[in-house]
Amino acid sequence: MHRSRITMSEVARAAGVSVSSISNAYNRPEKLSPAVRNRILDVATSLGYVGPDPVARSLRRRRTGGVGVVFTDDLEFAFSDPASSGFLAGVGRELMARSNHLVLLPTGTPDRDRLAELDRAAVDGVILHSLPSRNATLDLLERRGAPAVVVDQPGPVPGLGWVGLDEVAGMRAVGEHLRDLGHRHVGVITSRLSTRPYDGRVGGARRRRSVYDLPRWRIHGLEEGLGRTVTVEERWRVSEDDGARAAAALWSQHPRVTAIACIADTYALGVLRWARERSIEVPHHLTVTGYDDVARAAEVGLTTVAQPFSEKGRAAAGLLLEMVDGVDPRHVVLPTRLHERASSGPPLVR
Amino acid sequence: MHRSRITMSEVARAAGVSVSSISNAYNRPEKLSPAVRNRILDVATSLGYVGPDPVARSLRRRRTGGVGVVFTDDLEFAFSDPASSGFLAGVGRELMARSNHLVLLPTGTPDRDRLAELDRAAVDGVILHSLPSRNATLDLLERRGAPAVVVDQPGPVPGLGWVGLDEVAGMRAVGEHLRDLGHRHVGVITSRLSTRPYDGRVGGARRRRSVYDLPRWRIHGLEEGLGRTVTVEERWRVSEDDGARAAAALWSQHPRVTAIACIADTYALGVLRWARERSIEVPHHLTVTGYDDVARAAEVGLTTVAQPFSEKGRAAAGLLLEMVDGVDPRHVVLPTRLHERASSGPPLVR
DNA sequence: GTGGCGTGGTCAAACGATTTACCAAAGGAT
DNA sequence: ATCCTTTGGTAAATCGTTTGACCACGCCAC
Repeated sequence: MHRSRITMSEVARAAGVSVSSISNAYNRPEKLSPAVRNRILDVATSLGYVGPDPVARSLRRRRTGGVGVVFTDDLEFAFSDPASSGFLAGVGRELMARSNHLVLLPTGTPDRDRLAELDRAAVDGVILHSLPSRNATLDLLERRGAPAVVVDQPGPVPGLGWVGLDEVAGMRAVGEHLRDLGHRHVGVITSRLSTRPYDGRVGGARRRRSVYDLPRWRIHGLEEGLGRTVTVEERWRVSEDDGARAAAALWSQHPRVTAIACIADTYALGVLRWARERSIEVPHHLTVTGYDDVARAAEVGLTTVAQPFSEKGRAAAGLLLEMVDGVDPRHVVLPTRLHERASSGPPLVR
Repeated sequence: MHRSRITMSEVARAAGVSVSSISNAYNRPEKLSPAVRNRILDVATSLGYVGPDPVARSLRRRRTGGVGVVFTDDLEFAFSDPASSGFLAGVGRELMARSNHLVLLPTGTPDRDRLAELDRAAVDGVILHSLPSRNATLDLLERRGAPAVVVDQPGPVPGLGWVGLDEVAGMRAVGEHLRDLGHRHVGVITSRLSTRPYDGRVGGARRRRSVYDLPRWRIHGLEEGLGRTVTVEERWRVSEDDGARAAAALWSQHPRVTAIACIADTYALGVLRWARERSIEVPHHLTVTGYDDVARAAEVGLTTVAQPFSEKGRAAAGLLLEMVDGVDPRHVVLPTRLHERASSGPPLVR
């Protein structure tokens, strides 16, 4: 804690040695005779000195021991959402294991502000999580040359650390699963693809302009998995946070749909609830799949793709710490796994 | 971000002014003529100077703008548990609103280590959350005189900020509710009361020695609410994280119980699941109550007590920032509210 | 007795900013 | 012309450490 009223030189005076020796007592025990070191430590505690001031030390060493994490999403969400909180926990765990600490950076929505806060924070590097892509922040960051790791971004950014999942492969597995089950009309529920709110059908043009890549990648993978060998008549997206409402819309407008693939479990859970209320049997009348494998997914038997949340965090933290130590930026790709559960099955033959 | 290679004096040289003026340009615009200030800012950006180094600034100003939060529980839990994450979010929100940032402090279990980490962190003060009571940390902290706020601790600690809920009143409301419904045999499921693992019946002696106060307070409130006018034959506690298992044990050993009051929603949800599996009708055969009002409680109609998680965080952060500014430590008590829902009803008459 | 080599410490220069005086120049009032 | 104020800016001390260079001393070998 800052504010330690008493300083090294006071301890030095009291112990009758030089400041350097105090410093050595704390930082390089081998440079001091045990006798002197013990005396110093005794004097220190008797004076109530708790050790070198962290700020001064950081200044001198040019190393703070802190890593910043920047979120675009609001904090409430960041902590409660399993994906996000799992990630954070992973970051935290890795950092603490290496005796660094985690700093939560204020997140102003406009890019400029966010970067400003980043410059005001005493950290050795930052981890950027779930940013919109095509992002000014990234460019600026890159130009600056400070250690930074991005997570869940499109392809590796030169000069920055990168950790991502094989999202395409993960969702491809879902697609293949659905195809193999025999589904021919699949609906998709996705989070918003652009920064502007928009509900309803998502055309190709809109999709290509998407600035949020996570959804884009997943949908891409899904379509790959569904494949050409199967004739897929329509693919739909509804950008709506409430899975239930989205499902209702999809269902009423596209009665031929036999499976709904959701880009995240949250939506899928909403769909399941809606189905239950409407007495639509899952998977008999409708197959539902999710993505993320949140805790609740297992409870309700949702077929979904698991991503290793906290592993992702660990990896990001590890990478960043590496970079702080001067290692060149690397990138890491983590695998995902499809959990087939009770919410998916073959479509009704008609 | 630390590491900005270029410094104030370089900007000063380039702009042909003194370092002080650079500082003024950033910190006290009114002390500079607009002309000079703009020139400085221009030169700065053209040089790639991103503003005063946070660490150096902290050293000089004796203020870091960071607030440490210490958790005893493991991070995974800290982020995912709604109570905990809500609290964190509240803290974060308040801090950011006042342009401070949140630092997660590593949490070594032994008290000495924890405090050590605290001394190594560059923060203006700390918030301590859900500590075991009778805690050496508190004494040390108090002695030290650094700004600190404790949350969910027993009565106010002199010299420290304090924010708590009226836990007793909250659980008293549950007790009264159960009493008014006519229950006479109530079971209680609580988290562990001591640091040593122990499952089973919890006697008065063990309870009084409890080092975790939250459970203790709540149980106390519950018993107050149940009151003397009602003859309560037995009160039980099972210290077991799995509500379902706890309920099963309670139920088999105490068939006369008509209501189970849980110290936290987590347990109550487990009990409900167990009841469903065993076809025990709630609230017909069994009344179940929780505490915390997590999101899922509303979904399943669990009668519970809501505590204002994020308000708690806000209050803690606010208090701490106050103290950093030199205000004397205060304490804040936040109210709770009973939500009566479908999981509680009158007992079966026999 | 001289050269070489640890041991155990000290010196003093950074690290990069903030801030309290202090000062020069320019008006303004008398 | 003199004195008093602003206005705009600078000098220099300070914040509390870390660290590379340096030094005194004793010891050993030759």
